[in-house]
Amino acid sequence: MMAPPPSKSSDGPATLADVARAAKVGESTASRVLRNQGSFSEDVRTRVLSAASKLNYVPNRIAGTLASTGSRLVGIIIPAVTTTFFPDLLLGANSVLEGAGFQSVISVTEYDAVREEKLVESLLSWRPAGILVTGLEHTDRTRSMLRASRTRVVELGDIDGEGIDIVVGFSNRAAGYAAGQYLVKRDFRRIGYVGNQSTRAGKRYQGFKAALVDAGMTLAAEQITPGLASIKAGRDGLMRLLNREAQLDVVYFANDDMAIGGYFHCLSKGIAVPEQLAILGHNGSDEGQLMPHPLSTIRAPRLAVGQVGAKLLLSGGPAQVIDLGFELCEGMTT
Amino acid sequence: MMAPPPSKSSDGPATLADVARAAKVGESTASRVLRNQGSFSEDVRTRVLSAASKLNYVPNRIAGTLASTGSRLVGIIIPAVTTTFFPDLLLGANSVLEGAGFQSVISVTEYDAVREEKLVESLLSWRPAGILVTGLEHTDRTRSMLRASRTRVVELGDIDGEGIDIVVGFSNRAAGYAAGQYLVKRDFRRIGYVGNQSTRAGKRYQGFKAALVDAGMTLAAEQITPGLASIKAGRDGLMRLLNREAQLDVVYFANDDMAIGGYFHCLSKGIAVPEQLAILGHNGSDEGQLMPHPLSTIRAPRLAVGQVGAKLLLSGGPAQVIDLGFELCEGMTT
DNA sequence: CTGAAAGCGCTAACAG
DNA sequence: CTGTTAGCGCTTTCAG
Repeated sequence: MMAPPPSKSSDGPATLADVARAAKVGESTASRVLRNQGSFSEDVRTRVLSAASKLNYVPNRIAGTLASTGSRLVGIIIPAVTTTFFPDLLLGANSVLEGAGFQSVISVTEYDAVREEKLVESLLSWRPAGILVTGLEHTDRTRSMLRASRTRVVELGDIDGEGIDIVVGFSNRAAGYAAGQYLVKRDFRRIGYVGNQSTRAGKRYQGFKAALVDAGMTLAAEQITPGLASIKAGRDGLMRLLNREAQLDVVYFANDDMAIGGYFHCLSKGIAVPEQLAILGHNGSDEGQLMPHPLSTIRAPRLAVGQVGAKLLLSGGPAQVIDLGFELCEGMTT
Repeated sequence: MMAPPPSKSSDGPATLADVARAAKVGESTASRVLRNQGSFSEDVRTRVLSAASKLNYVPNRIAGTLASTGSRLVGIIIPAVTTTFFPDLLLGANSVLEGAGFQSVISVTEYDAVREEKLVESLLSWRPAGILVTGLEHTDRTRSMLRASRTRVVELGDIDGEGIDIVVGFSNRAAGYAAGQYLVKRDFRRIGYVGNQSTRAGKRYQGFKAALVDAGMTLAAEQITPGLASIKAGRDGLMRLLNREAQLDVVYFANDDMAIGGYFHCLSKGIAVPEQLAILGHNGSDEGQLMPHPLSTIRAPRLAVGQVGAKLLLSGGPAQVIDLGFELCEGMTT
């Protein structure tokens, strides 16, 4: 069943002028009705509305935004969509934004700062109401574009560094330190680390090592895998680590995805967890908690980071840094 | 370090007129240089470019798009970002779109058709070059808006039904049928099913049952969980199923996430996989292949679906249905 | 309560 | 090679 051809000359979608003509009112009147702003008679209202729906009118926000001042778009830039952490950031931010009548435009950098720069430029060209980015590390040009744009910027997930405008997250360094302290307190002696090259994971790694050093200990072995943090990376990483250094009591992983991979490796090789080898993750992912041995981990307030970030973006408050903290969750893998 | 105040009257970001003035050329000349289109002298080129960078000029694509014809935006609408299937669709589509100079606007419906309708309307108001949606099930209004918009529409991931324009995916019904045939051939006798309420999973379920019936068999027990397909849903689902019906040889899960949950349940309860209970998933997720027992599953061409969908969207071909098929992958859980 | 007119910032003909 | 002139479709004064 085809829609009946609209009774207008041009071919494209119906415009406000078409609606106004069909409703026999002026353009500005039609505009007022459609936006439900200003005043108009009930009669006019129904005429405009029915004309609009008959013509299948969809307002052209390109034109609307250009004519008025700002858009109701918010850009969200995350490194990846497959690592537990970021989808939750998204979810949190999205729910707040949507509730406030904003539309979010999501883009993925794949951990590439140059691609991030391009995405920021591209987003900025749509004159968004604000931009949410992940982390504090950006190219200089990214930073200066963001500054010059005068749009609100929120950096999510990390507070160890210099922010541009609003920063919401937690200290990765402190989280790593807490992980180290915990393992020391639990009397693990031969401690290993498996991580990847992520900047934020690197900060946890630094904190972790510092905690050991402060306790007069040192890391027995470490394995940094290239590429993304994934189950595969964790599984491979642990395998390599144990090949080099079999006498470990516990391994700290850069995140839960990798820790799950490590756990899988142990299951495959018949290594008893936690008796023979204990495992500590980072993030508090749902998956980790559903394994036969719920994963010991450091829970990051992922949803809250997204929510608070979005709220602050919209609220128009001053530049600030919000530390949402983290929480050690003892599971059954330590 | 603050950027020096641009030497112009207005407060907002620099406009093309500002750049043109600073470079002492006409607006259209500046425009040509910036878009690297048409011809201009080398001297003018450098003047415009340096003026632009000095002013931190970011083109206003709102205005640009309004003035020219179409935007280079493509809307992508997926149900969720946490279920293995969709991120890969995204990745595939994104890579193609980005390569072709298009910017994708991603939105998430959370499996809510009404929300999808709102998102489609919202996207359409930005006059995108095209829209990629997931599946064939939409509200009537969604469908008619999409039709009326005359933008290219691609429906991804399912071909069992009526499409709007271009359809790229595979037959979920056939995949379910293949799963059933496989289990019959392998001589499993007491067959169970654990699924959720997703439409596409429902189609697989129908095909699965049909295969059993065609072989003169019937499903011994089934468990449909409410909500999303997740590890938790699979774990809980299998637990419930086995509580009711302990004598099963094999369970087919609606997807790999759920199957992983089922596998975890078996590990926890000391149920030997596949000796005591075999497990079959659907999707061919990476995680499933990394478990101690690589998951038997039906691999869907997720990335390819996204890529082909995006390519077809841009290529301007006719409305069509592309079946990318699927592939049975025997792991160690059957 | 309503409509006419003037842009928003840019691109796309067209003349020079 | 370059500048001038119209709009794109809408919102926003500002008079009726």
